[in-house]
Amino acid sequence: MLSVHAVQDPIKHQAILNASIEVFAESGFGGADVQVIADRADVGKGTVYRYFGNKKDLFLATADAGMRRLEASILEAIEDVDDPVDLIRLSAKAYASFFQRNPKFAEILILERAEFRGSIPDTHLVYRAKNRGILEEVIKRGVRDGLFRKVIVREATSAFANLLYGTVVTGCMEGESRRLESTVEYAIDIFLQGILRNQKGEAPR
Amino acid sequence: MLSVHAVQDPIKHQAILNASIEVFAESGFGGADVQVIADRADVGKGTVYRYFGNKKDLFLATADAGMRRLEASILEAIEDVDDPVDLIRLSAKAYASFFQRNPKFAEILILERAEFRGSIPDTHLVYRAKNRGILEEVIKRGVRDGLFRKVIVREATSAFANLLYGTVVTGCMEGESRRLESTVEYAIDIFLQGILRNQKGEAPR
Amino acid sequence: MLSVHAVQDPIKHQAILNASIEVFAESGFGGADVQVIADRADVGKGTVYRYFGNKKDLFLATADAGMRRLEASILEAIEDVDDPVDLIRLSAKAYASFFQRNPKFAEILILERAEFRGSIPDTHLVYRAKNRGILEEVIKRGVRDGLFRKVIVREATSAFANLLYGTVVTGCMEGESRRLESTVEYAIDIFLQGILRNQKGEAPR
Amino acid sequence: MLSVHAVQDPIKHQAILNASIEVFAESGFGGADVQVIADRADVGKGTVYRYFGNKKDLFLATADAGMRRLEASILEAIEDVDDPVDLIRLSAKAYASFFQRNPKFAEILILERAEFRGSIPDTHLVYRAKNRGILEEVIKRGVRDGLFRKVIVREATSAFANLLYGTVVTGCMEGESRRLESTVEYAIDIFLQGILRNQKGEAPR
DNA sequence: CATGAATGAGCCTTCATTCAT
DNA sequence: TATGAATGAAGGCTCATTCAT
Repeated sequence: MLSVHAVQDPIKHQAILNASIEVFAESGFGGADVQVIADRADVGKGTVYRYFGNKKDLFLATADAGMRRLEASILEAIEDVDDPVDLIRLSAKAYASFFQRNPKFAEILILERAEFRGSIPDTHLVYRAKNRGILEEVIKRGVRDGLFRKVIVREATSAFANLLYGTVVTGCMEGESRRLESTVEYAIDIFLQGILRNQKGEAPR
Repeated sequence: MLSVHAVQDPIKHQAILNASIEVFAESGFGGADVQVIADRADVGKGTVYRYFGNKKDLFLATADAGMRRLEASILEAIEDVDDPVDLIRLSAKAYASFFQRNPKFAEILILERAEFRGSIPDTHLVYRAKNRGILEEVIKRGVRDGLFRKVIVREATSAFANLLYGTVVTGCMEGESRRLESTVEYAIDIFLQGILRNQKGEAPR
Repeated sequence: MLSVHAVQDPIKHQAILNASIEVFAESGFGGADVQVIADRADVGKGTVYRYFGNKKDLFLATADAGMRRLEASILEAIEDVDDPVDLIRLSAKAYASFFQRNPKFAEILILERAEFRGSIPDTHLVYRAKNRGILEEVIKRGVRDGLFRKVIVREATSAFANLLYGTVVTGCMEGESRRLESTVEYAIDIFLQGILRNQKGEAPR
Repeated sequence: MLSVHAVQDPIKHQAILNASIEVFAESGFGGADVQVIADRADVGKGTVYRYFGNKKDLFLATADAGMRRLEASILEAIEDVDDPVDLIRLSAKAYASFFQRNPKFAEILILERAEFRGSIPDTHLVYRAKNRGILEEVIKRGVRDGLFRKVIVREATSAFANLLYGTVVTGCMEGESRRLESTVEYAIDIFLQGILRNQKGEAPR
């Protein structure tokens, strides 16, 4: 668990996390001032430190919270879905939709990568590893069923994840996040055409 | 031009840039100490400011230099190449190869995105826009020649760029940059299968 | 009385004082954390403030308690003793023995001198003044009886007190408190030889 | 050497040390504000850190400087002196005179003992060890010459040092330092009478 | 031009103290 | 009465930037 500091008041805990997302996303890690976070969360600066220990752990907890929400969003979107193509398409769509609705989290995502590259159990990587397993199963099944080509599952999974990640990181700049969902959809169409055994039609969409 | 400051000594100018790449890549933007950069470049701290104005501009110039080298690498790789598929494949390979050989630049790339998201004419975006034009021409020609499906050129280009970008950013962590080239190759195979009119074979590679 | 705050529970009061000795002796006044004292005393932080008002007063009360114990130790040791030489020797021995058994108090002693030099009715000085009177009487008597030289009583008393104080403060470092008693004994032998009218023997001890 | 930080300007170096003596003596270690020291030295706060690294090292350097001056004072006073009794008397007098003229240093002395008890190569102890050797030689010679009793040299030296230390620490409070010299003189008379083979007269002074 | 000593704004973090429960 | 969560003033330290030499 990231938060070894006991949580006394879940309301305050959440208020601080919400303020953190805002401030870190706006100012970056180095540029963020813990005092500003405290002010926006309407708590004393000491309280921020009581709950999260230090600036770095606060940031990591913020990223962690974002990843949890993302994961929940995706899992909810693919609940009861069984078809591999639908699974891929819907999870990608949920991924894009999440960051389109929460562009601040895309900033957190990139900041974590930039500030703590590998030096620390990268929250995003932890979640990626976990969800990657699910995706690999889906692709493996698609290949087994003759739906997909005999792709190298691990490589195809990486391509999928990197495509989504690159699109979000690139697309969430300058408030361009509005088109994120459709950009991802088109990219995933190409990806699917790339691994499907029988091409479905002329051109995507 | 980014460096409005007159360059007196190209040797020193380059030494500072080289030191910058190292230090920024190692420590991030906020964590980098201009004194350390000056020391590694074997010049006085004042000289760094003489040549680059301030820390931010130094960073931007560093990123700019990286982009120039990347661009040169790619252009060299596709010189005299005419076939759209080859053009796509070889430019992707050159892109991956560059970051595999210069993983520090991948850090610079991500730092620029993280620290200066949109607030500043993003060097990377400038180059991307420029090279995107070239790529769009290639895809447009592939479509016209019946080699590719009737994809939406702009979307396909984005997918290609985001796929490369995501792979590099993700792949250059933890010293995993070794496999970067092959990961990109596989991903581009899927991408190509995704836009080719006639699938070339069973599975990529 | 130092503690104007009414004492509700003598057990807690004492527990806090005991914890204070430990923590102040270990960490100094500035370095001590009231929370740590509360934890060691097994009471809430608020209770510490209830009983002692503030950190400074807590420290002063701690020093006060030490002085009381020291005084009791010495008075007990010289009870029923009448000979001036024995009185001097035994009180010095009791002084040394007390700090050898309670080296933490030597730290408190030095901290009080260091942190509150004169700004505050120095507990140690209060006790010193009181006990100094007793000692002056003893020396005055020794002089009157022809046992001691015609020393200036006030100066001799000061020399005695400063000798003891200096030895304890110097000797309680580095866990060297073990030899404290014998060091004081030897020093007092020299002191006694210095004020005795007729030297008793060749060399002390 | 304590000061690993290169000294660029001896004037500033000294100005900071002078300000340090004042501020530490007035406010204690924890109570001292480096900004105040910088202000009194008429330099920027950063300059203080440039020259002394951190607050603790600044304090230690301050104590070190005091010890050097004390040592120089004493050595100057006993230059060309040969008689053991004179050596003892004059060095004690110089010791007292130094602290009477520089009562702030007495505060530094006690602060060092209080804050850094043994945790750090105590500057005072280092000097004491060095000068103790000289004193031991003097007493040894006095004993050999039949001038002093057959005292245990080490114990007598400790008694002497502790007597001086205790007197200074006790006597420099509340601006009582005026009487320091005479108090020490009287105490040393008793000490000398205590170790002399043949008592010189009735009573000291 | 080049330098690096000097500066001080800025920010993280601690902890004495308070007060609602 | 006892508690300990909350607070924010205070201060150590860093480092981008400047400017006298």
